[in-house]
Amino acid sequence: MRSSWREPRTPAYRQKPGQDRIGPARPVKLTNYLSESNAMRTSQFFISTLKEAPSDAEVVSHRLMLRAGLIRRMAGGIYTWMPMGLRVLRKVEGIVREEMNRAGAIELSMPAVQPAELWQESGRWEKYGPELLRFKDRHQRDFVIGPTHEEVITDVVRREVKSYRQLPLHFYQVQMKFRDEIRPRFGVMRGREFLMKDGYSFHTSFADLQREYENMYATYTRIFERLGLAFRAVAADTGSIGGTGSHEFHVLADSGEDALAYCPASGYAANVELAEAVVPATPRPAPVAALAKVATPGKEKCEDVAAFLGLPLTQTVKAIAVVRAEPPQGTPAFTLLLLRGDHELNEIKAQKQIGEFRFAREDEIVAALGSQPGYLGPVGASEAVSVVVDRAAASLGDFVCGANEAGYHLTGVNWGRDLSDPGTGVDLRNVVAGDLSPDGAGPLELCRGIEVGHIFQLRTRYAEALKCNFLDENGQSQAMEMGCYGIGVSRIVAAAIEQNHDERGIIFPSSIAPFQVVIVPMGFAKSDAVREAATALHDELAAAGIDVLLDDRNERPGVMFADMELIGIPHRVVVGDRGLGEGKLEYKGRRDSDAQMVAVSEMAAFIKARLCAA
RNA sequence: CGGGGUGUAGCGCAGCCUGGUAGCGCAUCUGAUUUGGGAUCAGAGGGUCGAAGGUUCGAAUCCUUUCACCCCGACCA
Repeated sequence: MRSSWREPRTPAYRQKPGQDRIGPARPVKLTNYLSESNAMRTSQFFISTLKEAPSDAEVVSHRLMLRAGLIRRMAGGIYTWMPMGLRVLRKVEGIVREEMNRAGAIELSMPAVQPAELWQESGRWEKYGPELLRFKDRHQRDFVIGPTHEEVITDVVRREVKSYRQLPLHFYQVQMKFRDEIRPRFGVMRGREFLMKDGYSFHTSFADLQREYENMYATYTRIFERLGLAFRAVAADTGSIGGTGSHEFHVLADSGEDALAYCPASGYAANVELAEAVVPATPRPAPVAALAKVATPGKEKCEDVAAFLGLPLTQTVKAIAVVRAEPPQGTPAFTLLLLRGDHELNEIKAQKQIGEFRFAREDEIVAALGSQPGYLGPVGASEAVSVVVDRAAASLGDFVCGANEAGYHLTGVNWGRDLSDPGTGVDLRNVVAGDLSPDGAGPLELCRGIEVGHIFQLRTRYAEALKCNFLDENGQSQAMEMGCYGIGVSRIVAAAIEQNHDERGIIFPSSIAPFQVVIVPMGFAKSDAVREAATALHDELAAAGIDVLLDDRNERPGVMFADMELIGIPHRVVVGDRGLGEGKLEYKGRRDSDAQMVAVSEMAAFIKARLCAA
């Protein structure tokens, strides 16, 4: 396959490298991606609501999505998007697409099925675990179903782009991805098949990559604002994808799987996985108490020991026994990680300090320390044990730790006197609320979030592995600088519901609601006046480009109200003979406690004003 | 992967311990009455009890295997 039979074309509107593409770079046609008619009658649509959710649905968004008939499960982590749900998904997708286009990115569509050779070339065939779904075709050739597209896009660009004159470029697609998650759960929130917007940018310099990274940070901010969601951007770990700078965008929700730390004073924000726990401001106190061994029968947890001795939990030190995969030359693999009793180990930070490790088995602990778990400590540990100390633990004086003897702890332990001085220690723990922000501006607070966007500066990692080079002004070959930018489109739908619901059902933000307005007629079949008024309003709103649903099922009122509230349509108009007698219709916003009467002739304008205000 | 749990009608569940050929609510279908917050009455249809094997005169029920789904998994401090 050679595509070099023709010169790669450089569109006239492409800008020179380094030029700022933020803002209205070029005219973009903002297509309505909900190309079906924006207006609909329930009799011509498909509504399938449930009174009771399947018992295996745990989280609110999953239950509501099933009950409202937005999705139906096919297999673990694999769902059908029903017509109502698909409208929501398409709206999210449409906003993402519009903003990506506006930001200067160019849409394409890459294959979901990718040849193994590309993954072998980048080295991820081996590195990516069982999450990567692999299979053979009829010729016994290896393929994968793409969980992401760094390899493919890099392959495309290396074939098409040869000169600095063609850069920068930013390609994106919106596509179903597949990741064989260990434990799919929460419906489409952590599904195996999911819709993702993934974009990849290519640059002649790191500076230009940083410029585009800022552009995407601003674009993502705009996207989540338009989606109408409360969100926060945080500094993030780059994880397996590699690279340097990285930010995650989280929709804030108590049910979120990620813990976030932020400083209200400075705006610092980071995933707890990454947030640095700084060296305590107060220096380590001088030893006062003498080292003593005390009996603590049956007290195996720090909480129990502290309560038993009448000391604060913060005066205790816990020892976590691990075994390193690759200890440095001359260092024992068996390692004690020391943390203050009230702190939690952060495994990612620990891995950065000591490399790959696993938790020690009980027999290994007994062999190394001669003690049962529950009474482990660093004092008097043999030569066969390494000790790594967290900063907070390293700043303690007169602390309590296990005595390496079942039923005993040591009190009045002091660094330097009773065991070797660890200095300031290293960062091993999760930050907690009240910790000093790493920028020193004030105390940190914690919240939970659902990761819906992630931007990375990949640098040249993939370009080098796949030889994606360009010729610079001097005719020199260089690897391209790359950025990568993802948005979990299907997950956003679940996250939006997680953040916006009540006991009656979903409350969709207007921007992504399947329909913005629903007209509920009372006695559609019986009353000519109702039918005519409802139809007229429907037609008027439809002509104005508003997504309007007319519920002409002639169900009982309670059924229609309940269905539309469950589905989460943000604006409702009730048309009934009762109101029509006074020349009025009834309006109620999904979050309103009471309805209000509006003159028939003013209702369309009233709705338009509401939609503009939202 | 380890631990725990659940598979009975479209959905929610009972029956299983103590074997005797399957039941309830919702939903569905028919008819009537109803119609401003998930109607009422009368009737009807629908399940090889996740699958395979075994024990037994007889298995949803007891045994074995298997599959699917759900929950939890540093807490050795």
